[in-house]
Amino acid sequence: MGTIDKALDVLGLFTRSRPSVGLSQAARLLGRDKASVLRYLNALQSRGFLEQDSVDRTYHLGPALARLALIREVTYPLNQVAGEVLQKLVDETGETAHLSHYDNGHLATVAVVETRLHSTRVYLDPAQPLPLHASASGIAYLSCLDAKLASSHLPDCPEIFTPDTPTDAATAMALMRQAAQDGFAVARGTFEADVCGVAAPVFGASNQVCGAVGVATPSARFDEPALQTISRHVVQAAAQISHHYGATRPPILQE
Amino acid sequence: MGTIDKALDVLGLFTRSRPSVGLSQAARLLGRDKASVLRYLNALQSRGFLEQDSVDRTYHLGPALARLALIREVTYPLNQVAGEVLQKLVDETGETAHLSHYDNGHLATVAVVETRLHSTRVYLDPAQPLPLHASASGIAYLSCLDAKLASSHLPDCPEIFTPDTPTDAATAMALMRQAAQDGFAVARGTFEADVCGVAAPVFGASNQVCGAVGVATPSARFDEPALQTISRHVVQAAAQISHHYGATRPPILQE
DNA sequence: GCAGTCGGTTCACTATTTGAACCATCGGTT
DNA sequence: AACCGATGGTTCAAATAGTGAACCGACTGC
Repeated sequence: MGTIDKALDVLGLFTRSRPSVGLSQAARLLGRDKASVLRYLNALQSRGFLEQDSVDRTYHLGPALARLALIREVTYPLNQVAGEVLQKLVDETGETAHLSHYDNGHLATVAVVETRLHSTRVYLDPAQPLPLHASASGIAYLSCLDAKLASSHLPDCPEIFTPDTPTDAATAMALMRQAAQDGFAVARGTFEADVCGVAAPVFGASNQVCGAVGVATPSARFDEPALQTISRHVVQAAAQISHHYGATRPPILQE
Repeated sequence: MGTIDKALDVLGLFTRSRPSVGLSQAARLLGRDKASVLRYLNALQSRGFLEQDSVDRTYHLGPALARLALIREVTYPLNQVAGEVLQKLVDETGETAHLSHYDNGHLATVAVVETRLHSTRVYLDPAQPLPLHASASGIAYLSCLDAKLASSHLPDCPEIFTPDTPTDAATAMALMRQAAQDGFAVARGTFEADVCGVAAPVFGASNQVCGAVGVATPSARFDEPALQTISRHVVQAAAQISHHYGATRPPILQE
C-alpha cells in the first residue's frame, strides 16, 4: 500500500460520530506508530485538509475539503439537484423528506427538507445515522441487495428503538422482500414511535444502490390514501436523483 | 517534500475554471513525469477522491470529498450559518446577497441567496470568480490588507468589465482606502453595468481576512437611503459570519 | 504513412518512510 | 511529593517505498 493510501486512511478516521481525534487515538485506530501518524496529520494539516484544535490538540476535518467539495458541487451540482427534488417531494406530499447515503453500516443523512404545511412535523437530526434494519430508508436500501449480502448487513444484535422495531432477521428480511416487490419500503414506528416512513432506493453509477429517499410522517396523518400518494412520489423522486447520480434505469439486484 | 504533499498538489489542480484534467495535462501542470502522476491519480481515484470520466479519460473531483465535507458541515455547520445570515440580509435589504472566499487571486462565491421581493434582480453565477479590483467584495477584501500587499494583488493588466471599471492601480487604491475607513466598499457598475455592489470583509481564525459578504442591487434602485440601510446590514452580516469563522473582534490590518 | 498527441507500463536507481526508543508534560492516586 | 499512565511530539539507522526515462499501443490530423 502506498503512502497516499495511508494518508487517506487518516481522513477516513473522521466520521459524524467521531469528528475529531487525537494523535495517540489515531495511531491506535490505524494500528501504526505515532511518529508516522503524526507526519500524516501534519502533512494533511499544513494543506488545510485537517485542522488542530489549539486547546485540546485534537485534529478535525479542515476547510480544504469544503473548498474542493464546493468546486465539485459548482461543476456538477448533485446536492442542489437533490435539494430541488426533495423540495418538490415535500410540496407533493406535505411531509418532511430526506436523502441519505450508505456509509459504514448505516445511512447518513445528506439532505433534509422540512415541510411547512403542518405545525406538527417530523424532525430529523442530520447527525444521527439511520439504522438499516429499523428505518424505511434502511429497508429500501437493503431490498436492492442480494438476500445473502443483505442479511450480512444486519447486525447480530440489532438495536431496539421502539416496541415495533423488528427484533429478528426473519422479520426484517420479510420487509425487504415486500419492499423489493413494491419498489419502496414502509416503516410504521419501527425507528421512532409515532412516525411512519416511506422510502425508495437510490442508485449511483453502474446502477449500484447507494442510498435512499424517504418521507417521514406523524403516524396520526398516515392513512392508506397518504401511503398511496407518498409512495408514488417517493419512487419518482428516487428515480430522478438516481438518474442524476449516473444510474441507467432499470435498477438491478445487487449480487 | 513528502509524498502526501505531492498527492494533495494533485487535488489542488482542480479549480472551478478547470474542473477536470487528463494525465498528460496534470503531469505538465505539476512539472513531473506521467508515471508518478498516474500513480497519484490512481491512488486518489481508488479512494473516491477523484473520478475518471469513462469516455474522455479525464479526472475530476470525487464523491469522497463531498462526504468528508459533509461530516465537517454536520459537525460545525458554517455553511448553514452563513446561509441563514445571508437570508436575513436579503430580508433586511430586499436584494440578492452573497458570500465569497479568497482563492488564488479571485473571490470564489461560496453561497448566494436571491431576493424574491423584486422581479428585476441581480443574477450571480456561482461559477464565475469575482475580480479583486472591480467588485465591491474584492475592494472590501483588499481594504484589509497592508497597502503594499494589496497592490501586489492587483493584476498588472486588470481586466476591463465595463466603462466604469477602474483601470489604474491608483483609483483602485483610493477605493480601498475609502473602504478601509468606512468598513465597507461600494462598487457602482464597475463589474457589471447597471449593478451596484456593497460589501464588507469577512475574517477567519487569527483574524485574517478571508473573504467578503456582498449585496448586489440593480442601479435603478440604488440611491442614498438604500446605500445607508444596505451598508449597515452588510457590515453586521459580515461581523456575524466572521464570528462563526473564529475571528475575534476587532479586525486588524493584515501585514 | 508519418508526426504528434494521448493514456498507460516497465524497472533499475534512489530518496523517502518507518517505528522503537526517547523526552516533556499533564492529571489523577497513593 | 513522588508515582503512574496517559498524552503530544522528536530522533535516526534500517527498510521500504517512490521515481522517471524510455517504452508501448492507440488515436488524430495531415
